[in-house]
Amino acid sequence: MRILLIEDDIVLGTAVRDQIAADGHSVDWVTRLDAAGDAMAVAAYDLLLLDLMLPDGRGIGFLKTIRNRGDVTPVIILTALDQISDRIEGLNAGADDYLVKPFDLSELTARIGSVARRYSGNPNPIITHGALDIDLASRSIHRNGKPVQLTAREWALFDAFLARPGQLLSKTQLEDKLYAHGAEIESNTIEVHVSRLRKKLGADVIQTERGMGYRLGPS
Amino acid sequence: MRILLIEDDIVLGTAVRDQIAADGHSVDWVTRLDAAGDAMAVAAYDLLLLDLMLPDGRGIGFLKTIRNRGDVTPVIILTALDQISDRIEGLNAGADDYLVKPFDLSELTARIGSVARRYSGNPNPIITHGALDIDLASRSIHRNGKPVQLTAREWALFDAFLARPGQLLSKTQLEDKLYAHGAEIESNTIEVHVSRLRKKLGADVIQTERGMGYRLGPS
DNA sequence: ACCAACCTGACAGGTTCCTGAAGCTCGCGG
DNA sequence: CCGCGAGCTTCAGGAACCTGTCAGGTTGGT
Repeated sequence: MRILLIEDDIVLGTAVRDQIAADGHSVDWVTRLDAAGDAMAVAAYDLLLLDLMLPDGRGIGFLKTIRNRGDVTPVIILTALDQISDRIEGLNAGADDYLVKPFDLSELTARIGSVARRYSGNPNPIITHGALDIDLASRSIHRNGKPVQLTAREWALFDAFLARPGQLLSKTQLEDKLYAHGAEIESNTIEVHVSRLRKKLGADVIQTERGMGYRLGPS
Repeated sequence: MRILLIEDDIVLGTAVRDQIAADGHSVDWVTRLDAAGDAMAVAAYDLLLLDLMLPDGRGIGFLKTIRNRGDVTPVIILTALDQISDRIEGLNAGADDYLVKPFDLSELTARIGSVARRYSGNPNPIITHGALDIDLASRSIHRNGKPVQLTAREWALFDAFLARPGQLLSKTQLEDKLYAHGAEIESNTIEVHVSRLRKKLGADVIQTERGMGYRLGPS
């Protein structure tokens, strides 16, 4: 499951991110609302964990915005005890659940699991894309029935495409997704990884849009 | 046999867990229904022990839910004497047996054995995986016909793989499974145990996905 | 034809993993 | 009370593999 964590507290954020990862989900962590917007433009998430007190704006407004846009991604609000009114407002604004800080990490796991179950019909969905059978949960891919091994980076990249099938993704967007902000890249790394993906998955899996970026090819 | 215990009373839960473990089964113990759902999503169980009075909902509803889902895992209900009506409702909802609190632990052992026997066509189901014959009930493994001895940790680890064949499991996930939360590990213990498992069971039994984790290899 | 953008084989440095061996804990028997 | 052994964890050196970089070739647009 793909989860976007929006939380500016480094300590809490780290703990939450590690817990989610330990549960076997993939996490992107941002500390600002504008970064959250960017992330959501690049990848589709199955769940948002939204802190209501952030440096660059009120989380409630952000939530209302994405709901107005027609986005129905499940949202769990993280809120402090003295923000009960916010919490109610949050549920009204379209949140699915809330957690009061400080919360137990197992509590978090439980809520995530519950939301996940509510929104995913079958437990192990297999995506078929052309000659590829992709099982996101177990992280395995078969090409014409034969298993294909992807490395961690290759998965991260392919995952970005799968999250937005058919959508054009610029190299900058992909870099942001692969390299947790700060570690800057100064070469054609994305091109190289795309090349490696094509070699493993087939040349037509990822299409080049000259000067603009890449997109997942049609199945 | 893998058993999931759903019980919020710490004293009773501890006693039951220890008894089951003493009987040679592996137990996971949760105190809430949503945690139970999560556990069942992560691992397959051979038996559920379900307390009907839990903090986050009625056990009956939970039971009905998993039955509606088509799950036929045997369920034994744990109920207090003054909840006879619940008990009847429970059997109607798809429970296989019940125990009235307070119950004798030997009684528990007997019921577990009975349910287990009733539901496993053959008394000792043997899983065949490549050159391995695995008898979960008696915790014995034969490799090419020759018996192989596993230590406690090795069993726990191998069990984690057997519960989710083919699924990628991160080292963190495996640590969480082997070391009841809290006892943190700070070294390459998992790697070492994987190494020992491979030596005993064959090099191809567990596959490494560099940077991501391990998975049970194909048979 | 020219130029920019892109592709891809090769390679080196770094990370991750493997594994033998040493240290540790705990229970048991003497 | 001490020694012993089995199993578990830690450590360390080396092997295996990943991945960012580069360079030379290819493609596509104008």
